[in-house]
Amino acid sequence: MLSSPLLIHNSLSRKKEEFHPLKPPFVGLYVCGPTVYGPPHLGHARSAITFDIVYRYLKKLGYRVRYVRNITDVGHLENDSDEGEDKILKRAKVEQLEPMEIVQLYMNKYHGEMDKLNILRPGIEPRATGHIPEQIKLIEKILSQGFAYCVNGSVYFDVIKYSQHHPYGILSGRKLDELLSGDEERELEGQKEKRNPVDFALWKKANPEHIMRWDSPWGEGFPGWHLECSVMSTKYLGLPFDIHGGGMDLLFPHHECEISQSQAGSDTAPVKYWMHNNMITINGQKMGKSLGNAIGLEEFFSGKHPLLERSYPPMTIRFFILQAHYRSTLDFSNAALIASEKGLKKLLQAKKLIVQINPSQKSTRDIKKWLDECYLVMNDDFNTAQLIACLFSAASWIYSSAENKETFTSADLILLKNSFELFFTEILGLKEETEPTNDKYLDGLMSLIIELRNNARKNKDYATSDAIREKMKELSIQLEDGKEGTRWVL
RNA sequence: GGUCACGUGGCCGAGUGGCUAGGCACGGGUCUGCAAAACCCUCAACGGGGGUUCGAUUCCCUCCGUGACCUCCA
Repeated sequence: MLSSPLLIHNSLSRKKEEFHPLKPPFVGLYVCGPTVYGPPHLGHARSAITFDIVYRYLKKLGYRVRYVRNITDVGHLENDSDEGEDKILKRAKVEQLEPMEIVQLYMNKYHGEMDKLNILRPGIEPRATGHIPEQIKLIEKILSQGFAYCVNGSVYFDVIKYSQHHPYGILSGRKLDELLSGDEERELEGQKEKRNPVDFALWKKANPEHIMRWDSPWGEGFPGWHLECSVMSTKYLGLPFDIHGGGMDLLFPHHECEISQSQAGSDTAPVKYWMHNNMITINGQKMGKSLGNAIGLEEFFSGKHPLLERSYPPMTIRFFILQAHYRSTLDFSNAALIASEKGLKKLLQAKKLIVQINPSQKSTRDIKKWLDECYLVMNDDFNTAQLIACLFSAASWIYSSAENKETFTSADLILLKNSFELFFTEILGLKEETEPTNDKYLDGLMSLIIELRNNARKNKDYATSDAIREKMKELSIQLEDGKEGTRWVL
């Protein structure tokens, strides 16, 4: 099936590279999941959808994919003040809950919203708190290699020492001397303990008020943020593994640190292909909590947010995100979402119409060529935007064939139907918002209503027929009078 | 300040050294009792200024603008 090679943009080389798994047909895919301390927002959706596509497409290409996406359930310190507040603890205080209740609450929410967006769940979803012993083990390994040091019950990674043996900054393109000469004015928590500001924590000593804490050889504390991904990715995927994904904001320092930790601990570059999805902007502006424009997914679905003119169903959000390439920034606006919704509706309708086309002696379009094109654009670094354009041109043929402007042989119709199903439903993961009703009562009632209304139309009693159509519309059932009779759409 | 991206028609968004996606909106038409849907047609772009080239939206330089990251923050 694979007529052209799959190209993946590797952040490491900043180029598109041919994809060759380390151990075909197996592929290891690790994606940085959410820190569960708040409701999931549009940014979470973009990352999850991006790699959902990667997962689905690789599987369709015949690879056996082990997909791991972590849940970060350790709080990690935030803000630059001396106290350094822990996100999850902070939230726990606000909501008067146990930290683990916070974690569970938002993890459940995350799963719920991702399900609505038709995002396949990963094969393994490891949590940081479930891998403390493994993290301690890696710290010990790094310490024994001499790339880390202990201070007052905390352990820091020695970036300077590391850079003397391995190149530091290969992923983010950062140069150590530039980092060193940067911003000296910052007074960060724990900075005094570090030998150098560029060093990062592998293990942090827990203050007395810190609730999430574990025993370690260095005293009670909690693991540094970057460590969990190093540990959990390689535990389940081996070292090295094929693809590591995440948002672009994680490129530095998070992923850079992951590389350093693996190199320091095992002298191995952990990942063959690094993939990063771009960010979302809202009305041209960065989306961020501090700006008050981080719209939660729940708010999209309900429409309850000052920036939203109305509600948007999950499939509209999904389609909207897929209409842009994952490495481009995507600008959200009400107008853009409404446009997406209409476009999606058109494709859904086209998909349903395929079976109604009568076969002809010959085809006016080359379906095989079209199918190749679908693969070609997806093979070009998962270009879902172009794939959708391909689907739209097929949709246009489908609509035209209803007016006999295009014709297809029965073989081509089957190919078209199966291909549309494959790319639209299985690879892009798009579907009808409400499942098609297999409700015989509803079907029966609707045909009765349509019959009655058409009788009224025959008698030119348009007052009645229009009233029925109005009432149906209020129930969000749309009646459309076509040449072949009246059809109804939910 | 440093590093790296980006700037495409009314809006969103692909892509390319010459043949310039797609969606939505707008306008005109066909169909229809009317609507809706659909179809056809039209409209329209590559931030400014230089350069390379037979030719640049696509390559280089510069300016302007926007964004991301810069150590615990998806």
